[in-house]
Amino acid sequence: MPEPTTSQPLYLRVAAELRQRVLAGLVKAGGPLPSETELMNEFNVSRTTARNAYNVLRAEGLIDSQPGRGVFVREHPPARRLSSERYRREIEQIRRHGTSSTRIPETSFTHDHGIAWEEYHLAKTFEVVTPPDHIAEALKLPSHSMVLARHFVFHARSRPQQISTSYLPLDLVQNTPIANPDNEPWPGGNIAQLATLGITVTRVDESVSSRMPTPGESRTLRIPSGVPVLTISRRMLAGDQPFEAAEIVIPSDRVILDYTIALD
Amino acid sequence: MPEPTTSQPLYLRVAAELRQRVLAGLVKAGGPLPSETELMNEFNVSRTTARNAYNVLRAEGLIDSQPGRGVFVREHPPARRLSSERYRREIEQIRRHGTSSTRIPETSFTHDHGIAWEEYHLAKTFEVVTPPDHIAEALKLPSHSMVLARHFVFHARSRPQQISTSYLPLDLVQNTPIANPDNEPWPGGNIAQLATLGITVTRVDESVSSRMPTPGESRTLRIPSGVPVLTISRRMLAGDQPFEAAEIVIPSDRVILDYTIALD
DNA sequence: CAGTGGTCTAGACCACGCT
DNA sequence: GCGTGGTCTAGACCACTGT
Repeated sequence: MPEPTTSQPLYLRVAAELRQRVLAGLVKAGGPLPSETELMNEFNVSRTTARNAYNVLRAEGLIDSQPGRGVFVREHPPARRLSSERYRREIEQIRRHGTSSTRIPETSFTHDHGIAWEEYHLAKTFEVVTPPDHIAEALKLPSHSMVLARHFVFHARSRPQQISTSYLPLDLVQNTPIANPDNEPWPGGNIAQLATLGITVTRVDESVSSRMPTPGESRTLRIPSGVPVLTISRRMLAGDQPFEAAEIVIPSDRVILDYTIALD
Repeated sequence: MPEPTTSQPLYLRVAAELRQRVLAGLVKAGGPLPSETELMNEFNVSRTTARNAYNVLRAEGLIDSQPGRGVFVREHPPARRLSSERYRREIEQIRRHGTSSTRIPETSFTHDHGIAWEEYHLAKTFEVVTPPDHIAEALKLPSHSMVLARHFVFHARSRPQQISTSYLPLDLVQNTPIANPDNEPWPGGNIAQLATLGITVTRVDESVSSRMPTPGESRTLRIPSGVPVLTISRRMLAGDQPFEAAEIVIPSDRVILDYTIALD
């Protein structure tokens, strides 16, 4: 009841004050914010109100709190850039080296992330399933067709980086090396895999959006609170015929997607 | 103390149960969830714990709560698609109609959103400023150069749809019709504007990421809690020379960005 | 008017990190 | 062992929505 100021709720005014301190640079990135007890004293509020203020800033992705340690300004390590040009590079490598089993030391993933081939590994499970409707549609599959669903979790720099689920028509890949998980990671990536089947990818379509992660995604990607995920629905086509569809989920604090649109 | 189950916090177990009901379709989109009082009775928890459970689901973007009414499953109206092909269409229109003052009834914005020309309007403020560092760099400007900063808020279907700030080198546009806010909205969009200066845009670069909205963005775009924004940094170039840079912010529940990558 | 979510208080126990 | 954030309780007043 002391000062109504703008009649905004108390916890929002506290949050606004702390936000301003962070944005003004009064507290460095990684630096400590007042403990909840200090907040109670400084603003003469209850602990609940102090916590509500911090909850707001947590949801904005501005702060991190560590049990037993304190509350800190979140650091923003430079994001890696994922360029649409990566697909062009894959095509060129295949042209140069062919589709033989020679190890090509680059995939779109390793190149874009500046990660050496040896550095990353992936968790994977393959299964044969009837595809979700939107996948069947994306692949222009006749009804009741089956697909090979390949689930990947990419790790690099000792952190999980992305989840992707790739769908291939079962007719296409059954009894081929592609259907064998032991051949992963496959040098040269998806485009190289399709090349071994005689399919030359001429177009990649990507649809990008964003949302908050599911609890499962938060767990496997170790996403801090207040950080959304980018979702990419990708199709690889030869002419107008799609041969692969994928759903990709990437924490948005780890990546920037670069697209170049040439207007001839 | 009754059942430790998995020793997960109480409010998370309540949240998990409610999440499952929603995902299993037991509660329709837009349908009501138990009131906080009902939650207290059903799970034998305090009101704080009930509210904490709902806070989790709110942060996930799963639910909306309306004061005096109740808690509801969030609806997901179909998102509009923003295609990278829109820039190609602008180029074609300019080729067909020239850069005369004839009203071209299409801009990248109206086309992609399926919104008629008359339906939308924009709030705008123009100002001459020294650009932020990353903008000066994006435009390859010599130091101490000034830019024209144009701030837009696009509205359509009686909802705000996007914020964009466009930067143009002041040398380029000073004393031209482009620097006059009264000429907005400009038929044909940015590419048409640059065409009047004799600049043919040959390439558009877009860098996409995502984050939680700032309080200001939440207010002007009326973004519900648990919904991130997509951020697009755009450059328009002729050859390798950039002529426009823009920062675009779009609520992620209103759009899907489509990119086509042609591999010659 | 009764019921709803939003805000705020005071107090308690816990696991954790640090010294 | 002390301070930290995380969890949980009980209780209160408010503005708002519905009837």
